[in-house]
Amino acid sequence: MRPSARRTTLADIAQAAGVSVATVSKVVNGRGDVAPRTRARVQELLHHHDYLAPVFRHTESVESPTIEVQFKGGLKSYVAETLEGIVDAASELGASVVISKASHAPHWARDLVSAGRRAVIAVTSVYTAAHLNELARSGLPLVVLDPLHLPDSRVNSVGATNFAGGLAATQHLLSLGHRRVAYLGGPAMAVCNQARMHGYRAAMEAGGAQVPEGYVRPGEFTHETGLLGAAALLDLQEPPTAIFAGNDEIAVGVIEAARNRGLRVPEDLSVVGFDDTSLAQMSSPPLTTVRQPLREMGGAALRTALRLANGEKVESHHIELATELVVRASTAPPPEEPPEHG
Amino acid sequence: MRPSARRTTLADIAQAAGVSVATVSKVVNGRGDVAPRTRARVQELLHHHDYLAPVFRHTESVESPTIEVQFKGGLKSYVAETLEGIVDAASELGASVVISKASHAPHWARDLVSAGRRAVIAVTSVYTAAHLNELARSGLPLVVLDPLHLPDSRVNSVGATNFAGGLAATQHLLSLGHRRVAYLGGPAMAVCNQARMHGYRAAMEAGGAQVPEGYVRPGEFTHETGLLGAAALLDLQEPPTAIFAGNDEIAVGVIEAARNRGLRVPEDLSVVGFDDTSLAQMSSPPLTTVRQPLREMGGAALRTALRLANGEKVESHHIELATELVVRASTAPPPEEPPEHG
DNA sequence: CTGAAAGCGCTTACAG
DNA sequence: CTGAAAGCGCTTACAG
Repeated sequence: MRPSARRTTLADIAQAAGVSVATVSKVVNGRGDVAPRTRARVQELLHHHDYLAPVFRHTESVESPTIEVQFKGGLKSYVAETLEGIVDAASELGASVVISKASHAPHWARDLVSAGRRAVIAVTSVYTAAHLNELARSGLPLVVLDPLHLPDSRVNSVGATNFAGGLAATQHLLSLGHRRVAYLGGPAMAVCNQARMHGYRAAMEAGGAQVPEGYVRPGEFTHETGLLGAAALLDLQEPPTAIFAGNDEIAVGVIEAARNRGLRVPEDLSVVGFDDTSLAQMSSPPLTTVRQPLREMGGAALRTALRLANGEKVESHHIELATELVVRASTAPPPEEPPEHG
Repeated sequence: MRPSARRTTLADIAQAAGVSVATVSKVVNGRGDVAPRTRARVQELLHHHDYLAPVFRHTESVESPTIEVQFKGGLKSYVAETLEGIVDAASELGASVVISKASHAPHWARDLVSAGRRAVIAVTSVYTAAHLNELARSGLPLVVLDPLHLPDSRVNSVGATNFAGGLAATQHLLSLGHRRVAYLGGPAMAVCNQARMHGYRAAMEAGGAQVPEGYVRPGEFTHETGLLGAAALLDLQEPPTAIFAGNDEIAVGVIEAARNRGLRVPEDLSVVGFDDTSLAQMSSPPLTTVRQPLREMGGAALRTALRLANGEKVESHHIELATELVVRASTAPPPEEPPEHG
């Protein structure tokens, strides 16, 4: 950026601030012997002029900016596929990708800047207001993938059309003739889960189907939730003939639970997942699921991060990529005589 | 390293070479107007004194060396878990991890050095002699995880005891009473696959069991190989009562193939996998498999890479971490009356 | 081809 | 708390 402009030097700042170069140097190096007001004025000017200390100039290398991707918990399929999209886009655009587990040690944001990072992409990480403030102070742009909280205009985020996905999954089940459809989801607090669940509710309502007490269960995005949650659902007095699972892992657990009690999928119970990770194709039977374009989402996050790193404005602080229903073999019309009284 | 020593400056080199600082500066910056012999002498001294241009000094930051992890193909569970181990170890030791898809563009090794990388870890990548030469010239240390080729003393590598794992898996099946045990593996050229297969052969021989024609099949490390390979094995005149699969994905495909023809696992067919990725626990039935300590392998690779980056010697250019049989629910004694003539 | 000299961006010990 | 001055590491236009 600013191709022909000379780098800002300490002398420029000194002149603008009406102090000596020495004083500016002290501010830059965090020396103690500077009056607070002088320091504040100089800092303001440094920031305004985009001054960059020599040690960090490599940070500038426009050819290969470095983006840090932070994740929380394990590198599950879902995260891994997103990461692939990030890495592919970075390679195309000549950027480098550093990965780390999210850690919010003191000065973490400043440390990232010193290490030459130009932006942060967070996958499944949680940021508090304090974190966001430290980030803002450090000037590091943040892009959140699949945000856990509702879009805050201070935060740029990339997600998928979870509501539409939940709607499509449920409509698919209704159109097969199911009426007793349950939703077995992830954490109640997670926005993506809420959106999927409300898509489910919207479809049920539009289709004139009841959502009985106990037909909506939150949990974790894990196989275990599928196993346990499905057992609970199938124990209901009026058990569902179809279960829409919050993600593929839950769906595979549901299939396992069904098998454990001698129910066949899809003849006795239909199951729909969410994500379309590699698990969906390896499931037995192969899973009908809502595809999230994880690679594309990763790519979009990387491109947004780079644009922000370049000081460009972004049209919208949140974008959602389209989900798509993928019909495989885990869904079918409900049994003639639905299994009775668990 | 060299804690108290002052950085080498152009002046040091100039004095040692008996030329002016200006001339040394020209050599460093690749200017044309220097006599070849002068240039050579100065370059020699620069190298000998470990001179580092200011632009690349960030490369030095001993506190946070950057290691590049290159992978080939997708970020499958297997690679993702290894990567987790690398990231955890790096975080412990204060190193940064850059990930990228393996690319061998011209000057790739030199470019990595300029970008400040201190070592390369390759996961499932293939290196030719030319690549190794370019690496050696650039001075970048390389650690290969799960090497595809036989250990070459120029290359440092980390693997698992694949032979012992193959032996343990097969002995487990033999001890359950199986005699007709087949091996459905990955690429015939991959060393890890060969080792697993020879472990299988060794156990069969020690147990006095035949390995009939067609009982050893190579393939890919994919679900599809499991599906197709198992179908072929079960079509044999004397089909196996147990299949040892080269990895968990293949094993899940085998279970699917068995189910497709009405065989129950483990009652009619026992299946053992390899890796113990998350897939193994989510499989139905949960998979008996040989655990590779993938996280630990990643950690060992990172530590080796850092030691090499620090110029330390490493005791052995190849280390193998122990595998361990994990018995779950996909193995059982063979049926009384083995399924006849496919 | 070489290097003395001027100059740049920055830091720091020290006088006020 | 401030800044003039000395100094460091490096680069470059130019004289030889």
